[in-house]
Amino acid sequence: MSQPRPSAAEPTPRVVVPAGTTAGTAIREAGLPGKGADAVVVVRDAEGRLRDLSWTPDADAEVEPVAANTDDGRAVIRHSTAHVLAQAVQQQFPEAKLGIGPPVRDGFYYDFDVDRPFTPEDLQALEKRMKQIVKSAQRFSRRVFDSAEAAKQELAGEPFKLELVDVKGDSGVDTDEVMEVGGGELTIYDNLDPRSGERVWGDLCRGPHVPTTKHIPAFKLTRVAAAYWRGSEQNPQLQRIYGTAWESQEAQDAYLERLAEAERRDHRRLGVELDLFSFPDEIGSGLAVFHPKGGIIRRELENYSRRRHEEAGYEFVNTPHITKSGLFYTSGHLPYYAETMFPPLQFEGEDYYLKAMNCPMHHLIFRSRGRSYRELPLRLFEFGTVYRYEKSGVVHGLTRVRGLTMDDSHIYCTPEQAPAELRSLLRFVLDLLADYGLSDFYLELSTRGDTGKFIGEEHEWEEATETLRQAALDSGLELVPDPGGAAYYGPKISVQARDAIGRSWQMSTIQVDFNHPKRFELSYTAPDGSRQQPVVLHRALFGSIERFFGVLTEHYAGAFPAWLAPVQVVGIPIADEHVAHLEQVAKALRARGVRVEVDTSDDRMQKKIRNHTTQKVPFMLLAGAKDVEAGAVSFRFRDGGQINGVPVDRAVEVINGWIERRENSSPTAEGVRVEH
RNA sequence: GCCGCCUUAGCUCAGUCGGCCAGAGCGGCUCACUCGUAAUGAGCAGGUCAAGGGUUCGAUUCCCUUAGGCGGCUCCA
Repeated sequence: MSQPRPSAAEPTPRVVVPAGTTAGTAIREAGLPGKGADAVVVVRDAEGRLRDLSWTPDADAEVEPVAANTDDGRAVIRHSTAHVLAQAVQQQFPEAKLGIGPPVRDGFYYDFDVDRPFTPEDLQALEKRMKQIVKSAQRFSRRVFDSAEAAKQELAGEPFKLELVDVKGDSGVDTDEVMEVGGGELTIYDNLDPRSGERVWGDLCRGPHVPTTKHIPAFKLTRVAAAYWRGSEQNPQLQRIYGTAWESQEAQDAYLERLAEAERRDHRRLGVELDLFSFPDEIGSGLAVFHPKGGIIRRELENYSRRRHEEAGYEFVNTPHITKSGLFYTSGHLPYYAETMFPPLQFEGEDYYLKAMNCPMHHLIFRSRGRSYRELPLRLFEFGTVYRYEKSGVVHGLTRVRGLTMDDSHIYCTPEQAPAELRSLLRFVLDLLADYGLSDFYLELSTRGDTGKFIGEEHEWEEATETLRQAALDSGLELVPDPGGAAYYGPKISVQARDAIGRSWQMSTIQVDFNHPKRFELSYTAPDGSRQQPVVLHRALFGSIERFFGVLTEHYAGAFPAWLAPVQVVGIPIADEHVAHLEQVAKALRARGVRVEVDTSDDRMQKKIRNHTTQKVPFMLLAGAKDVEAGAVSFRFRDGGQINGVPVDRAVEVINGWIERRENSSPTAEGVRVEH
């Protein structure tokens, strides 16, 4: 989860730190704040390196003050808070060995090797100790080790830190995550008692830190989890404590409120509340069933996509859910992905696998007869259901499932057609996502890494990568590199969409593939009569429909646009005698294809409004004696707004128009214009 | 897959330090009420306390196994 955009960097005045004085003194003399949310916590030197306020340059140095309420400032606060946590842990559990403790997005963590896992009660006790430490205003004091040997001697009791000292030479360790070592020298930060100057605690660390623990305005421990040492399954698991820290209590409260909002939007919760889908234990983990209301949303999503694909020149195909193993050997998915495919069924002397990817089947359709260049680009599309054996610990709501339906298509084109095809493809994908209400995008370019998983020739990869990069740049969107993130058969662009509360989700992927055409011996006859190999472009727009469904549910917080809403209109009579009038209105709406119900239950009218509001029905139409007499209805919207006495014909027209235009915003009294 | 936590009525959750008929709200059903913009009232039904095994005179409660869920780690074509 991310916060809704880092605040724009304010123009920061530079400050000159005279030789021999501390940065802190210079900052104070420049009149910059030392307290509050915009307090300067560290400075950035001419090389861009963050320095402690106690840093004392040998020569006059121009520095940029870094305030608490900036991304860098928060990271420093969080990193310092991680130290406070570690100190508290070692006070409470003297046998605890230290792992690493970096800041992360919105917070920090620290890993510990302890005899038993932490309990929620431990967290409370630790938080209390941390508050005492913060209050005691210990100074963070930087000390440089004379040599690696000196460091190892002092850290003899900390096996994990020793390991970090040893691997310090490896450039790979000097990352944002491992903040213990780096920057050319080995340093330790001592925590000093402000009165006695006595060393209370210390930790191998490259820094920088806030001047004292008092400069941690707000923090909270959030959860415990296990994590592998240095991120490898081969290594022992340590106990990780996560926490968050902010430049002010208000900022922290706002963050916690964002978490609460995310929880309210959780599609798993809304799925139950709105009766959209469920995961029956009897079927198995990660296998969803869609209930009638979820089914309507899904059908609308799919139908609109079908229509757009048809308009864009796609042809629709269907393929089976199971296949002999040979096909996946030809494609190369086996043995690469054997671990994430369901184990095979054996019969008639063959291994049959549940389909984990649609592409091989589509290739067989292409190959089913001779192809001419005149047919290209040939665009095959399918809502293809695939099954993947996701490990038990990763299955998560609709976003990570074991059975999913991809809106998968494969485009077969000549190498010359590929660049233009990619450009229009990207445009198509972005336009379509926008039609569903997602409009804030950036792109990620996933390229080949140096592991052995990638097949094919270097020059082909380079060519394909360049083609993709060009298409991505042409889109004008921000492009983030993702080295090593490619599929084994080719590079990809993925479209990342930010939702209504600023979280980003990977949506569509577009891949260039020159390996499958080779492996499947795909060919077409060129104008000169020669046989040529096509390029295959793989793309999924939703990724998986299940996942897209989940993302949209959270994006709209369950209040789906009217065109997607399972129930678009509910008629609410003031009393039983007004039912007939509403039935007439419903009939007129139904004739236009609107999904409408009249609530004839025994509930009072107020209760009905409440029920349908919590069910997030976009249009409620009330009718009492006044409306019946006037041949009218009264609108009530999800936000509580209302428009009374609208003539029935006009009401039908307004609702139908709103749905047909596929308005993605929630209808309101202001947004719906009933006058002609 | 690994670590930790969790599983009590359709949903959300009390409760049982091992012992009498396991509770509430919402939801469902029945009846009364016919009401102008977010909860009318009364009554009724609903649980082998996730499943299996063990310890015990006695297990929903303690232990083990399995399944499912949650939070992370690893993974995600």
